[in-house]
Amino acid sequence: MARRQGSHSDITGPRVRAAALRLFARHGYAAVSMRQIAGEVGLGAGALYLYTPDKQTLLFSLMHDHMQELLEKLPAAAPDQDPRARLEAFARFHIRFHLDRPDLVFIAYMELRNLTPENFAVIEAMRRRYEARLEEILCAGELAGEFRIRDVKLTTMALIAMLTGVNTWFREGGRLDREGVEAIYRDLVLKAVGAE
Amino acid sequence: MARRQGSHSDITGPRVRAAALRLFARHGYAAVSMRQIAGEVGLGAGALYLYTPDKQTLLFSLMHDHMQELLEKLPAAAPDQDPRARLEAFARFHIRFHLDRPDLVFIAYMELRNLTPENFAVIEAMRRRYEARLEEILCAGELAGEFRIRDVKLTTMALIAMLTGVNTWFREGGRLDREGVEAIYRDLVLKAVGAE
DNA sequence: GTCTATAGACAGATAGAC
DNA sequence: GTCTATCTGTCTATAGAC
Repeated sequence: MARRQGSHSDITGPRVRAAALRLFARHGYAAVSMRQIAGEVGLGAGALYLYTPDKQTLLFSLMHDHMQELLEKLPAAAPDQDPRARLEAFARFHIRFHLDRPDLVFIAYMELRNLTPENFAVIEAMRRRYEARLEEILCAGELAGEFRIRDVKLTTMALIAMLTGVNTWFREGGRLDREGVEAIYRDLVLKAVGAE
Repeated sequence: MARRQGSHSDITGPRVRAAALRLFARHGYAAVSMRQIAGEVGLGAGALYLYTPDKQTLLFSLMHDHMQELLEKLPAAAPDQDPRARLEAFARFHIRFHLDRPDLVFIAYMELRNLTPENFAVIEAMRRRYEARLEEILCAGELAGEFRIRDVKLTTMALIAMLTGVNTWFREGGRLDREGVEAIYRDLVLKAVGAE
């Protein structure tokens, strides 16, 4: 497709989103102004509105696309597979996905309260679908006698909190590399469900 | 001490702090205006500055007092005691303390980035002192051969993330009461460190 | 101790030139 | 597609009356 020089909308759009993501993660949605975002991309403030109808939609769009990707890339449910293998795969996926997208993970959790009620309901429903997938794995393992779990719902929340916490302390180039982190978390998760 | 009628500074001060806490937790520091806080207490906006020099100090003061109380009430280190009992006590304390102060816990984590660098350093140091107490318990248990832990530092962070997560889902009057929650978390923690 | 008024900066969003 | 100018409203913090 020929495109005249100076038409950069298909590159500027992503740059606006990337700048918004970075700034929202760093300073928080409410503390970041449209002018700051525009400045980061090298635009005037008015030009931003070519790429988003308003600031709220910009935030929602980032969070929504993130949750959608999370649900799409999550290994498909395989009820016939070994629960222990499924749990290991879930933990490994969760860690990798989160370590690869620290800013998105951060705003998806921290900026929930800055969504309009309608937008919040959408994101919240997607988050519950994700949690349900882990809950189902724990249920299957419990039924198969492979796990010993006192409370499946609480354990689901506890494991997700534990795994997501990796983003609060992991720093690239630190004492542990990703494979090391994955292995230790896998170990913790398996022990917590009584699979070791 | 006699006090003339109409002088309410010693009751208004705490009410200002309570209102700020509630609003910061609900909407976020950056999204809450001094006018909102004043309105909640039934004051004009100007009167707030009798109780805090500025908005930032109000936030810092809430977080600082919270962290101080956390460190004060934490069961004293008892290196001669059984590591398993110490770990159980830590987990029970953490859960109770956090369930009793959901708003304070929430802002102490969510509003870190809205602190000035100097204030941030103070709070961060207090947080690390708290984490070090758990780390020391895990170390002692590992040395005594009571725990089997692959990485003490990572496990410290993982356990704290798991325990703190209770605030994201626990609701008074729900399916589980506090004692039930405490028991299940204790179980998860002990299994994760290989003490069961 | 609290109010009202206000200073001075900055917010989100829009209009129209180019 | 982007800029500049601007509308309209809000913000923190202060000053001075009572």
